[in-house]
Amino acid sequence: MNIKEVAARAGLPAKTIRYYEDIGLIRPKRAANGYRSFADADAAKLQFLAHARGLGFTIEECRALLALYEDKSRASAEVKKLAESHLDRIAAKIAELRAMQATLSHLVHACAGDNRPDCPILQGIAERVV
Amino acid sequence: MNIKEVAARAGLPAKTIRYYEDIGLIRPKRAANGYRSFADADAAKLQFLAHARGLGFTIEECRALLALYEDKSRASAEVKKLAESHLDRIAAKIAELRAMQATLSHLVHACAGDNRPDCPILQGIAERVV
DNA sequence: CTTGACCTTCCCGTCACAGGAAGGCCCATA
DNA sequence: TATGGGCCTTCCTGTGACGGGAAGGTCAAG
Repeated sequence: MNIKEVAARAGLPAKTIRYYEDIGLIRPKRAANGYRSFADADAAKLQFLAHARGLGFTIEECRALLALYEDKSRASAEVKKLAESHLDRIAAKIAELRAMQATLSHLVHACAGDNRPDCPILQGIAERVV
Repeated sequence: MNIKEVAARAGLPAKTIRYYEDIGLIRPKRAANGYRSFADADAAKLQFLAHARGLGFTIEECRALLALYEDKSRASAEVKKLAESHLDRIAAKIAELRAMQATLSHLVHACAGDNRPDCPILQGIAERVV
């Protein structure tokens, strides 16, 4: 199948698929006219990649996961390690965002939001990060 | 003061401060030898920027906030609008991360993590995003 | 035969800097 | 006075994961 069809199947933009080929994540065959010709196995890989990216794994982690997925003799321990360290990253990012959220919503609540020129938000940013 | 001192005061790398000058966020004077010469007002702006960035505002939002901060006749309503839309973004990002977290921790929980080759994590990624 | 949809490669832009090279400046010490 | 080390400058490249768009080839329908 051509790139548009596999893109629709995997739920990825064609640009992204070309990029994945560029960086060696997939290696679709070429038709005589130079068009990429995707096999079902390529479509499956792309779906795998789309899902892994959707879970927030980096491209390099996706590369590793894909290799483990392709490798029938891999140990699941390695996969779990990858997933757990990613979970740690997610938790850290959430904590960071929640801290921002707490500070900022505190400032927003203190702000009348009218036409007066004194603004607790700007003051808060200028003076400290609460 | 020179760049190193203002960097220490604002808690920003010197590289970042040069970048902020490049994109027009600050305009420090120059000494005769070509060195940047930061006034206290510059240091205050840089602190403001450091705090705003720390709260997750983009550079362009910081530019707008800084302009509002400098403008004595601004209305706080505009500031509040900016802050609230940023809060929305934060909340959306948190929700996205929590969804990833839920799916991934579910998969990790289902994975024995031993040496057996069948891995629910890889299966989960391959088949669907739960 | 033309039209329009599809495909290709190539290059630049994104965001917010970080790293590093090459070279100039300043101050203290020998 | 020489020199060493730390500070400063500009300029260029790289990051991650693509997106936009130009220039041009290909294919199927009418």
